[in-house]
Amino acid sequence: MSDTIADRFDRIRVPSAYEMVAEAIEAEIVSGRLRPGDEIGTEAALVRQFGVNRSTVREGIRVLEQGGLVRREAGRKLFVCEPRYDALSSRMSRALVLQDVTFRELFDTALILEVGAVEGAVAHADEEIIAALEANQSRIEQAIGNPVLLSEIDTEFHALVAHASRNRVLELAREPAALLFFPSSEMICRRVPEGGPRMVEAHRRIIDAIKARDLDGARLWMRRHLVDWRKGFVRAGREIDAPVERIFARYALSRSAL
Amino acid sequence: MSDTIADRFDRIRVPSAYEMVAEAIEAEIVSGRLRPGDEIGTEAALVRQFGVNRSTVREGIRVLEQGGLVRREAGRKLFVCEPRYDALSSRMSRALVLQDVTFRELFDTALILEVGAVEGAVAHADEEIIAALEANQSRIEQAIGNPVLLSEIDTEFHALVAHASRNRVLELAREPAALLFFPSSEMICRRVPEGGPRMVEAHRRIIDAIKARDLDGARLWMRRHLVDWRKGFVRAGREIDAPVERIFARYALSRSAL
DNA sequence: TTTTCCGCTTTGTCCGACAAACGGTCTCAT
DNA sequence: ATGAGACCGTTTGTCGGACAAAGCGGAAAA
Repeated sequence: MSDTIADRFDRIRVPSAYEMVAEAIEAEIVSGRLRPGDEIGTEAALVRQFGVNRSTVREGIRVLEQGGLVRREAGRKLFVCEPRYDALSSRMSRALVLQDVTFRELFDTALILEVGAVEGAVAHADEEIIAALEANQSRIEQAIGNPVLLSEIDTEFHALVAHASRNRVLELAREPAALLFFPSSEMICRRVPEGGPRMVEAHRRIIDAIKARDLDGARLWMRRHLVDWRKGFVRAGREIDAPVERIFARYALSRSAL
Repeated sequence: MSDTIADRFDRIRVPSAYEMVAEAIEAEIVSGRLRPGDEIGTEAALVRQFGVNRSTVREGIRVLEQGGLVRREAGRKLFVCEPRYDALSSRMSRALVLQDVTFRELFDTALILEVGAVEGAVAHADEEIIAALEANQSRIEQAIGNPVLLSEIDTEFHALVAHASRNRVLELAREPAALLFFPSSEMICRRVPEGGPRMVEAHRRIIDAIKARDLDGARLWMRRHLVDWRKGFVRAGREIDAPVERIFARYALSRSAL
């Protein structure tokens, strides 16, 4: 009857037992009383503690596993995860693909994030990560002509730059986009082979700029590197406003989901 | 014995039945054969189709639910989700908190993302979203002095700006950080009351810049707005290099996780 | 000491069952 | 005819018990 006026109250949700199991364990983890690496008891122990059936416990565990809070070590005991978000990122990527986001959205965002990452790298890169970048560079120089390897090493390069920024929030934020963005560079390398040397040069310049703490140079070359990607994408005959193919998504997912 | 040389092969993972159930349904969704809003059969029907036990089906469903692919409509039938990622974002935020990321990391990333968002908004904002921004503005002007309301409307403002960019990848990328970042502005509003008017002015300038397609102005005022946040944070007596408190995380989580 | 074997534990799966909640239908009074 | 309410089949959430296979640890054998 009162369809015309806005409802004052939300639907009451009675939490089910398996949700409460999951939340109870989650609370222990978030509060820090359970630390990464700690082991959670066996299913039987949880059955005893919570006083519910094992099926119920198991459903709760599935929820936590999927949320990346706990992990099963080789099919055996349950451990609290050291926080990683690979699995979460790939699920994010999947959500993006299901929304039919376009390559343009992907590109625009990657531009923002990768430039931001390289700025952070200029400010915070230490010897160790620079060594890793150099190692990456020497590998990529030998991979010219091999699209699969090239795009793989390029992906690693960008991950390293992000890591060099010493900003884990930024590292996380770029991951879902990166997961969709860089796989398609394999296709580009395959169809636009002359892009390889340009990529290698851009990486070289970016690394040098990071070493020299040259903010403008780093920004410039990262931007140029990504614009090259877009040019290659178009020259490969792809439409920038087309939605990201689900093919790529499956690729990205299968690569990351352990 | 051969502990000294690197293992050539990865561990073989035999997928369990519930995982295969989840993957089979996921494949249907990702491939588009199941579309958002479509309903998946009852548990009994899935039991028939997959030839496994109901417990197994149920565990598979939990995985999908947690991954945001399917949803239970008011405790009843199973539907394919229209892609949303609220739940995923909050899980991302949780991962960040568990890693003890600092407010500085949060701030640096938010600066990059929010400036990027407002650049996109200048380029793509349409009448409708500008109207929404104006509505938000008129509400915030009346909320000065009310920290809870103020930070709530501020959060909405930034979400609107991101939405105005018409870039769903960017919208997604900023969400985990935003979920942690903006709740703490309530604390700031409470302890540094003079920040309220500055916030209202910054929003005003940003909206005007978006309407005037004034890229530099938009960038400038967004940057200023966030730097104000940091100043307020410090003046509230907080340490910018301290890890984000888990208190905030719980807050962010409970707000978003339906 | 190293390898092999054996039994215990734990997980993954199955079966069957029941109460509560829900959806749809049917009846009855207005 | 129409709306309210009772009735009944369906579906979910939970339970108890069961078993095979895989992993683990310790005992026995080389």
